[in-house]
Amino acid sequence: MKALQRFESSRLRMNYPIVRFAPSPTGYLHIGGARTALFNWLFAKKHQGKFLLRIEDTDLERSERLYIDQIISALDWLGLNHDGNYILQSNNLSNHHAVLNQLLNQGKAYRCFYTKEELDQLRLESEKAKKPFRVPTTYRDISQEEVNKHLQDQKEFTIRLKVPEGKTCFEDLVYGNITVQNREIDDFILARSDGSPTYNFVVTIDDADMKITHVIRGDDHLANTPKQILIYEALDLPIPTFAHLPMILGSDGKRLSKRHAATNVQEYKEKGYQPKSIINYLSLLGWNPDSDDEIFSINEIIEKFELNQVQKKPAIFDEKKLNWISGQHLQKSSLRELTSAIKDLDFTWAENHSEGFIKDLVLLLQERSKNIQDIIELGKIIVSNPSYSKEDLHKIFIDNNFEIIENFTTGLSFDEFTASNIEELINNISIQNEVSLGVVMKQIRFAITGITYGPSLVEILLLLGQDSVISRLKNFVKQLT
RNA sequence: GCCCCCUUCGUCUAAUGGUUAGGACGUCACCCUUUCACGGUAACAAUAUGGGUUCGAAUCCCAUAGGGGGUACCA
Repeated sequence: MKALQRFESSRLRMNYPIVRFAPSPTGYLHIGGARTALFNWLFAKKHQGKFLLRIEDTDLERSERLYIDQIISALDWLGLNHDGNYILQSNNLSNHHAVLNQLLNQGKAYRCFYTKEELDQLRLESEKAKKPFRVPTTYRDISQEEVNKHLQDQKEFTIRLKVPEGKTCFEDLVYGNITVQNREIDDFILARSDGSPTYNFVVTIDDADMKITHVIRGDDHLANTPKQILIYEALDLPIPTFAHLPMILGSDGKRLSKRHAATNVQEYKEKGYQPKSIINYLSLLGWNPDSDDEIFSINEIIEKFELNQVQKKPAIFDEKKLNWISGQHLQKSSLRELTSAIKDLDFTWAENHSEGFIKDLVLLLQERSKNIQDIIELGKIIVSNPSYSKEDLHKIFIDNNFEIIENFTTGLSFDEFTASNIEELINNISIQNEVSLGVVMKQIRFAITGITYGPSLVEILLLLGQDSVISRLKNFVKQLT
């Protein structure tokens, strides 16, 4: 009967899923958190549901306002907007206590008067005897008089759930059917001796409060789920559907942590990745789009997204593939997108140049860039006065002979500074000096920009314009002779 | 220790019991090219191990190994 009710209510709710992302503000938003948020968001979008944000700030020692702002701005940057205002877990504290009392009154939870020290001692003894340790249920069914007596003695107590006999099953959307025997679960603590509620309890109450229909979170919570289900059952609350996502690991196969290259979403913004690239890459970590294509717009991902195609095993974060995806998206980006992204990141270098010039420059650099920062770096080099590394200089001008550059400089003084004129000049110099076209171009490129790579030489020359090109060439020769 | 979960190229992943185990990133070679990148073509590369079941196993079952999580008055 209960199962049927659960089935009916979950069917009803399925029409309008409500999901949440529940970070604790003890640090910035990292890649793993972003992935969890993303999958929740995708699921909500896919089913026209709601995506809520709950800040789990009950650990007052470690929670900081700064991190709340950072997390929200990182989510915002990624485009993972939440519905409504975000919810502070700490605001729900009085409710937590009310529910605690309710459970106590209904006899579904009880006061346990063991101290931590006593339990530690018992645990130690079991370990020595090589017996599995279970918290003794000594106080589970004592009479009200005994309870009152302990209370009068001012004995400290925790509140524990009376875990019933039987087993707890649920169907995880990713992991499938999971069954745990209740005897494997201790009467776990709902409230500490200082009265503060524990994580498993608070999460459950808040999720129920927010009418969450689908709990989508990291698989580090998989083992907590049966406990939470027991709380739902004790309170006769509808049980949400669960979906646990495998972890994201660093390149060494270990859980992502601060030791790893870049774990902060903010860092990827600063490195010049576009949000759509991060989202595309993250969506592919642990999820199979059922397609040979891998480059998707956000809308395409929403359309294709299915939780049942999420992988069970953890995935390693691979920056190389991210770079490739980023490059693919960059090629598809419009000039307008690119310029606005550049302006967000770093535009100081471009401010003294005309809009048209910057447009042409960006267009020129787009093709060979993986992310926005690549454009900026190359742009800076082309825009600023070149500096020459000795090493490269000797490689390119083997015998310190600058004849080609001098010839080119004088040859450039024609009336029409066009591609065909420049090409003809380069050709002539190549023939006259009996040097290959490649060598001529390399020398000119280096003299003009100070680098040995980058866009087509003629394009750079045209972009910079006749005057600027000639003065750079003259400076080059002046500096070195 | 006990409980739950996981295991296909270096990495992300395909393969309703029958495929030369496929694709992508990366790597390498070649082509294109003034350079770098893009693009194109090929190559290298995987079913953790051992037993079953079956005509036939990456796929089902059982062990073993390895990894993750829980077993906390952490979250």
